Amino acid sequence: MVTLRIPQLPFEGASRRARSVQRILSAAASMFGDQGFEKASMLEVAKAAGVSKGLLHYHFRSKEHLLIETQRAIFKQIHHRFDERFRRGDQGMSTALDALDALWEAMVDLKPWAPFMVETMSLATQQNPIREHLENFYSEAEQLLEKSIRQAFAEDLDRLTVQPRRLTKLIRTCFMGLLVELAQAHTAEDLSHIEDAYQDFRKLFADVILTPPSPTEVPS
Amino acid sequence: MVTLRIPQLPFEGASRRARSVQRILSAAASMFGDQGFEKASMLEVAKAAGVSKGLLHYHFRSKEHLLIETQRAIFKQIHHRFDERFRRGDQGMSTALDALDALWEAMVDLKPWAPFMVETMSLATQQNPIREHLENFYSEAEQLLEKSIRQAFAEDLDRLTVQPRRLTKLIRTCFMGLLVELAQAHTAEDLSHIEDAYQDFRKLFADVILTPPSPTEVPS
DNA sequence: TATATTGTACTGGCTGGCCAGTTTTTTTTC
DNA sequence: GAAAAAAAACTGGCCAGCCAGTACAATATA
Repeated sequence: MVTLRIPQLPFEGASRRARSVQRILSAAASMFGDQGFEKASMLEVAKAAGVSKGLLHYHFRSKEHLLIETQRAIFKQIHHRFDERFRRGDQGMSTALDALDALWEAMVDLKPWAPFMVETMSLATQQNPIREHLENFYSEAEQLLEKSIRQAFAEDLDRLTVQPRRLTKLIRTCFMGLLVELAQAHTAEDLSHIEDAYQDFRKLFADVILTPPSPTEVPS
Repeated sequence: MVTLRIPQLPFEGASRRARSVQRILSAAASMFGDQGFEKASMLEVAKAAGVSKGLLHYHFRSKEHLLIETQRAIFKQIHHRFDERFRRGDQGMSTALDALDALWEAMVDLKPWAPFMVETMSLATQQNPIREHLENFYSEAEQLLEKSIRQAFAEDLDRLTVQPRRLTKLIRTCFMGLLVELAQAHTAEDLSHIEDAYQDFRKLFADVILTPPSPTEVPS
């Protein structure tokens, strides 16, 4: 029995309802990430949350709704941490790399949820009724990213070798890959390799996206 | 009912046994990719393969073994296509970018299997008995990639700004991301965006990995 | 003839959803 | 400000349905 400690503790002052919902969402993210959505049973999630099975159906219409709400909560967290970190950046730092770092740090902070995120990435590729919801979440995140990029590059739009929309897709793809790697990482060594990969990505972006290199011939 | 047409047709000349196994593996990749491993039933896989349920258990000990063998077959295909394409490259082309292109083309060719690959990526992050097998497959693929990189850069090792081992992890991460995007792509437009992303990655590598740029100060 | 394949029937276990009833909290009433 | 009423939160067990795996007799194929 692996019990993930999720970074967000339920507020002590919150209502009983809010506290229960929080505990259920956290447990669901852990269980769905550990065992997979289908394999994890409502009973197990309930036990992990220290709550009766009936309460799950009281707060969430169905298992699928529980999944959707869990995913929604996590995206909310990512957006929140990104906003917070990037706003701080706004006041002191000026390059778009700060936005990238903000996103990366948010992802590392939320690493315990990475397996769950990968599970939903998989579900989003499959034919099931929740795909639409998941795609909306990804779409919203992408829009937030693009907005931030446009903001960060506001005064450097002409120095961009890749236009914002396309740059957004590129970064999205990078982070999809990093998320998968994060989810698979077991040891501290794995983690440092992933951190290396991120730093390499960062350097690539820094060297090429912002500062167009002198045209070098590359055999096609 | 979506029936994916899998690019590899069973050999007409193959033995009856081989033909059946091939059809089952293809159907399994489709069904597992479409519906997910847990949701897809053995009966459905059998129907999709045009075969009786009993035959599945005749050829494969269990559902999990079927998954492992399906994954093995796909990796074999990727390796095969990569080898084939890269050997061709060996004779005419000389840059490491050809290896990258070879891998990318193999992935695009095998796009119908992308959802299945993402499903297994998810399973590899979860606690289940097949994780070890899946990790071995990824590990083998990574070793093949590293070998190819070392071979391609044999005479340019000093021009590398990122050492082979680390470059391998970087590329692995890129392709993980691209694979996820491929699996989620519905329309031709989606596909062209992903192709764009690949081309951007390619350009980043070409500009920075092979040819060290003049040192540019980037605020940390 | 040995191997491959089908079809049917069966089972043992698991799980999502449901619901009747209990406990806790909030609101109302006097 | 207690008692009463209402509402919200929560519990635990039940059940119908699904599914992997087994068994086996019959049939086809090479």
